Amino acid sequence: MRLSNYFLPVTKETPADAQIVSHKLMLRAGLVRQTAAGIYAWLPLGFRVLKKIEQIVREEQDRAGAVELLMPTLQSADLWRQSGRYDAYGPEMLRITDRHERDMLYGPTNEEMITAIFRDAAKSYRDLPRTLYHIQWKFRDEVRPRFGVMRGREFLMKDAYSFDLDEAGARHSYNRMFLAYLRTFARMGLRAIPMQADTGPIGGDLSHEFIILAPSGESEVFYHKAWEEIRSAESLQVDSNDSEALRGFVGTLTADYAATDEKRDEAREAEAGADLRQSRGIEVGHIFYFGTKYSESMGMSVQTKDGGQVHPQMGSYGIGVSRLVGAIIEASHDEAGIVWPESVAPFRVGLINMRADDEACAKAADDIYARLQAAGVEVLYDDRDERGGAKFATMDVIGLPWQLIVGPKGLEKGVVELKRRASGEREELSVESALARLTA
RNA sequence: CGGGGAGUAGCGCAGCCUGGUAGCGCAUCUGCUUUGGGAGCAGAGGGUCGCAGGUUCGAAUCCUGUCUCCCCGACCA
Repeated sequence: MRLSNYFLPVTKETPADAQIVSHKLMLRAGLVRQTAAGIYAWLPLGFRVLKKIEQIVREEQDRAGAVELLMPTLQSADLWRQSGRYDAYGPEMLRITDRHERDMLYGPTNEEMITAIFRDAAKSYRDLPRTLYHIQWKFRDEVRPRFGVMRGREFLMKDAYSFDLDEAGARHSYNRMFLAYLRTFARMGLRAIPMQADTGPIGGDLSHEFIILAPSGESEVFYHKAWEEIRSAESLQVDSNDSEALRGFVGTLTADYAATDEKRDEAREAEAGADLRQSRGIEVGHIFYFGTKYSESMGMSVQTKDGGQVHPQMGSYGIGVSRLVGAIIEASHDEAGIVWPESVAPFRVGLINMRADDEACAKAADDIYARLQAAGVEVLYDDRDERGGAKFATMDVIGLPWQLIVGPKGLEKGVVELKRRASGEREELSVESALARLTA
């Protein structure tokens, strides 16, 4: 993409509204624009990041055997009256009336709708187990939205719902998602720590919040230092069809202590001793098992092998996709701007033409641009006729992993400069070796 | 929802107390000079001062109402 054709409103000054670093950087780097309290428009660069994150989430859901569909944002109130939540949900639910005076709502979550859809189609034990998910915008009318996209009212969420015949099956579905979540966050370069969470009326140990460590996080967290190691997605592999093996794997993973400040365990903290760490964290995912709460209230049952009827055991699993954009920036930035992990960067390479008015230099840069594109490298090409300094600052704030700088001085020597954004490390290389490096 | 603050050019702000028809920095545009880490000079464009009433010869400024946004707290993916 040529910057001269793109829409990338970067600013030098920070808008006064933004308080936390990710929000400031998202505005400065031209990722989003606020349109109302807690509601954001995603500008081209931010939208690319959002889609990258969404895609990683999707791949890991698919890998875990979940099946994607898409449910609408608007729902009928009747659906929620069936579960009894229409009255119970409270003012966080945005209620709308259509032209026929029918009560509608903008979905804050989709348990009711997925249960109704699955209920009407699944009639036999042969239809189970299934896990269905979608990635769709939600609206929760937060009293006080803040922190940019990390705590917006409208947000993009992946929500999955599992249906099993019995509790053992539900536990297995839960564990599959547990593993998928760890892999998902690992692929984004995040240290995500699963922490025991409230399970509501059902009880048991089947609810976890996934918290990523970031100094500006909303909640205080405590954990064993073993969690500081970033596990690669590759290391998080187990045959997830083998429920015993998976259960053992998850058990090992959760052996190390980790808790939010509401759920601290003094005995376990004493046990951790000097290995206990304290930090702040951001919740990016939440999974839980809730049994037959919706299958009973909404009258869903399937026929068993022996001719009886059973209410499926359900679980639900959320990931805050739009929140992750902010959370990743909280975890990965420096004074100059964002430092994107490669897997979610909007472009891999920022190509800078130092002298757009210099014919030889422009030709060399155009040529490199064409070759990178041909090699399938996502490249943002700053071909504008501007002073170099501003170009560097722009590239730094938007945080692409690589910057490739083409200028007359280098070309005289037959080199271009390759800079790694994360480390600031710069190297002078021939055009050929720079291209080889970036297309490797 | 309780408490506090703010709406003036795309962004950041001054002007308001003490009414006289709007200004600064950045950004934008033009020209020249520049060009390897947010350039210099000269010039230019852009605002019915959130909105609605009121007071007044005259309102960004005073009064009333209203909308919106932000911060702290309680609440949440």
